[in-house]
Amino acid sequence: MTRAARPAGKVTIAEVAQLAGVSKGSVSLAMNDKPGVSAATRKKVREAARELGWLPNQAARSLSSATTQVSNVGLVIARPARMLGLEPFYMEFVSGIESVLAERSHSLLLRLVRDVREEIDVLDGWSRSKQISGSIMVDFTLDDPRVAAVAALGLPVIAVGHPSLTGGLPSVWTDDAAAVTEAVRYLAALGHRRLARVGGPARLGHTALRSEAFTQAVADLKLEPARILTTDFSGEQGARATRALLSSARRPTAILYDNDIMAVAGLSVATEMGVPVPAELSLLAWDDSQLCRLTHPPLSAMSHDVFAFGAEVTRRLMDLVGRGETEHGPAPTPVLVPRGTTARAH
Amino acid sequence: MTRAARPAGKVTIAEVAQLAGVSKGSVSLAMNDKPGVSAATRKKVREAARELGWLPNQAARSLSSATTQVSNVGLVIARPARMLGLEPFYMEFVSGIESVLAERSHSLLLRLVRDVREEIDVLDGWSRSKQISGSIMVDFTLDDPRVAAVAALGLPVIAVGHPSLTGGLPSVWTDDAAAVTEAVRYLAALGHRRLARVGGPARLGHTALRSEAFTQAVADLKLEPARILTTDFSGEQGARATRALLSSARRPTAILYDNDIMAVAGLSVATEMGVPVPAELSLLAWDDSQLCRLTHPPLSAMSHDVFAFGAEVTRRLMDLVGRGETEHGPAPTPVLVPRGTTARAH
DNA sequence: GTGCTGGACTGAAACGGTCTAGACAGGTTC
DNA sequence: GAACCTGTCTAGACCGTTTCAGTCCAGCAC
Repeated sequence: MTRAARPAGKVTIAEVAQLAGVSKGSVSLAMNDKPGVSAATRKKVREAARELGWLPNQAARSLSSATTQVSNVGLVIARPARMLGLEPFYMEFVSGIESVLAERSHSLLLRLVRDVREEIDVLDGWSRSKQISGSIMVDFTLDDPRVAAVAALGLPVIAVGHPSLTGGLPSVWTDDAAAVTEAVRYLAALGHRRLARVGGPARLGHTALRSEAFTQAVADLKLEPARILTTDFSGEQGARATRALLSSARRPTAILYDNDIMAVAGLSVATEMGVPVPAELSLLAWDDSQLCRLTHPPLSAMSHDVFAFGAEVTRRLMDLVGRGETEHGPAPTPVLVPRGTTARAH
Repeated sequence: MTRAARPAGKVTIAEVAQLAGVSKGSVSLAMNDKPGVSAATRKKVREAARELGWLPNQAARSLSSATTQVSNVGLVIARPARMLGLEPFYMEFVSGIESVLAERSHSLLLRLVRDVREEIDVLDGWSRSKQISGSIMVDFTLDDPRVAAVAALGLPVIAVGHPSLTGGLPSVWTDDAAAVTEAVRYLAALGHRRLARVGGPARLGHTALRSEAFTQAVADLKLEPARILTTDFSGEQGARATRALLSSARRPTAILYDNDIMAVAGLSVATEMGVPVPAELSLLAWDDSQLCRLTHPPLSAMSHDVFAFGAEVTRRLMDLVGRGETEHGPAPTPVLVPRGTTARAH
């Protein structure tokens, strides 16, 4: 271990300067690869620094030069902690983020909060205390107050959400409307006339967008008016919604879910209620995490490489932080992957 | 929004002092709730600060007083990013961590690395740059180099792992040996004589501990010698291991898995190979995430509240950081939850 | 020799807080 | 009235960097 040699106490630039026989200024120049020192001096300084195990004090550094060089990226999620572990989307999203951060020696500063107000405070704090160089924002609502707040902070941010929601922030999004439309068309092509959708919380912008596209597609294809239930994305509420749909008078023959976990729960409910899938009921999940391949029958899904999505979002954030700009555009649209839970309507 | 009023530029303590008509020192005293200022002055200062939207510069603060008040906790995981999203354990563990951190306004600094060397460097950097007040360490190996490294850093750390692995660091662990023994006894009581186990990577300490306990229990009960296969915890390798076991000459009648994802994959393999579960094969998962309740039949598992475990680990870390000490002891032992994949041997 | 140039290096001024020693006012105690 | 508190407040040192205005000096042109 090289680190065994390092003295315990804290070394300052002055000591390095003394050992190298130069001034503090020269040490700073030498260590930061700036011009103004000869190669010989640079070498001498380097050696002194290594010998003393000196690493610059981050606080002092960022105090004197406003240009703090932090290598953290923020992510604030306003959902209950319990949900994070259950919702495969976030895990894969975070994994994708980490995959890009890791190769650039960056870390993710992750925080769960109760509401948007708290989220703004957290971002404010992180930004002021220079703990992050940028942040990823998710779960946009209509007229999201974070847009203005973050603009005022001057913090580089990539918004995950449709531009109609993210108010001019550089954004990455998936074309949910197109995906929903594809799903509805597919189900209609299979002969389904009575669809339903189990969606996320109504306050979320992308839920609204999907709902709108769903209703529109159903109307365009002249299917029966479709029910849309909203949930908190949890398996429990997905199960409850499914139970409600299946026990209603005119039960749907196909259900589109807004995430995997609810689709899986829905499949269980159907089985437990004796509704054969896919013979009498088609189910279509969203996101297509590994879960979808684990059930019996395996879930058909709107497939979406969430890991790659997280990676792409992060790549753009790094772009924004590094070059000051990045492209602004959609990620690949989720694509329908038929598996065992969708079939012709009987 | 209250924050709309805040001027864009950065406000310093001097401006607050001027507006309040006092000295910098008084502002510092007043804002930090320290004695030495009258109530009237304190109020005046508070108002001036609010009016200017002043928040102390963290860098300056931690430069002058060595006692930086950071509210981040570190977690470094030396596994590939892909795995993080797939392995329910980590997600639930992280959720549990966040649940405790959130209520104390702390954040999690998360980093994925390739190996232990890199992990040590990351902890070193975080510690020096005062980015975290403590860290959680996982995945201990025999003679883990992190133990010495972290001791040298003087960083408060909670180790997740059996004390035989964590070399004196304050630790939290589950009694895996007891749990494995319970699992083996249960399967033996069901009449199974030929067991197998699909475990994690051999280098991990807790895999070794479980393997040892497994072999011991099998021997104690005079069952047939049992095969143990090691994997990387992924579903693919779990499937492959199961396939190998089921296609071997004398195939086991019961398999114990080291996590959920492999058990789920194993169940799929059994179904696809036409081996009825649980009629001819009993499967027992580990961790018992939500996954286990989603399969058909639902997986029997060594159940372990990973969320609560993560929360407990974090609570102890906060203890350690705050009070300088914490208890050192085991978390609840995983408990066997029989569901649909275990039955009497035929 | 003088005057210039430019590269290497230095010294000291920021940066924005905290903290300490001491000033000052007003009250108590002898 | 002097001595001594005690509570409030201030001036200024200090934390460890970066940065910038200079100094110094070798080299070169004239």
